[in-house]
Amino acid sequence: MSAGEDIPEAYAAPIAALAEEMARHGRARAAPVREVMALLGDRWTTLLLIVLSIGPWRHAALRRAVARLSAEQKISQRMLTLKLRALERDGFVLRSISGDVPPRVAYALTPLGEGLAGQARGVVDWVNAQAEAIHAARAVFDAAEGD
Amino acid sequence: MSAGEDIPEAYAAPIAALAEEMARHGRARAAPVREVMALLGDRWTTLLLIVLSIGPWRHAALRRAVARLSAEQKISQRMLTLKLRALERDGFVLRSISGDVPPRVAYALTPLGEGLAGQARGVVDWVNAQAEAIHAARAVFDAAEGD
DNA sequence: CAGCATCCTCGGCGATACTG
DNA sequence: CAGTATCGCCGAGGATGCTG
Repeated sequence: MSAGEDIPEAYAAPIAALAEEMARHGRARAAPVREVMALLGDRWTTLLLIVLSIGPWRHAALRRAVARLSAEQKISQRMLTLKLRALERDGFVLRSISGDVPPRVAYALTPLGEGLAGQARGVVDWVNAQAEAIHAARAVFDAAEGD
Repeated sequence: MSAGEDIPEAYAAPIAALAEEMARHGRARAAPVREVMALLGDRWTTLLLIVLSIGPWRHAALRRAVARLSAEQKISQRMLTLKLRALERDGFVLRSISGDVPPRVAYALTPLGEGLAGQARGVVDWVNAQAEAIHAARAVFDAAEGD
């Protein structure tokens, strides 16, 4: 039952608090960080959310818009469908179909999804704003190791 | 040179603006979203940043603290070193050594790193706050597909 | 046009053993 | 104790072809 064996005394409390906060939701295994990673920790979802925050999209157009923002690299339609499904499942995206064949599908953010998109934008904008500092640090580091 | 062929007229402008904003830093290939993903889009970095925001850590203790917060699953020391190096390279983490053998290494966030950790906390906290809504939506979705 | 099934590639990550 | 080297696994993700 020993809590955090070699964790410094002073850090035990905040760590325990975090651990409890993370265990509160879900059944033990589902730490929020994990959920965030499962949500945004992949190659496309963040970008997808940002594009979706512009407005509702049809599948094909969405694919092209994403390509424009990812150095012209296209997301495979398999992945697009997969990621959209995941977002739909968690209540971030609403999928509406009109017409049977050919199907006419539209994707739009729900209010919840707009909240998540806002968070994503926040992080991206922050990184964007710090880009110079980051690249400067990187240059220093790379120069130092190669001497 | 046709910009975004089948992208809806009304969306062309915001997409172009985003594209330009993303191309501003780095040399074309480095879209901020990409950088964010390369930074936070892996299994450990976000969690690492949050733990580091508590204070400076020694390597071994940090490993144990991370384990506490990830459902007791340990990060391999190889990955810990790798991720810390990446964060150090970009100026988010400062690594200080005292003593040769055995080495005594301490890791701490730089001011820049604290900014990034704050962003990470923001997203995690938001997801945490919306956990109920997310799980509810997920339950509805799962129930609907299995009928 | 949107989606699913299939097959395959590739790199993130873990396990282990070894150095200073 | 911190770091590196080597090996091997596994799953995210790409390509293609077929259906409604």
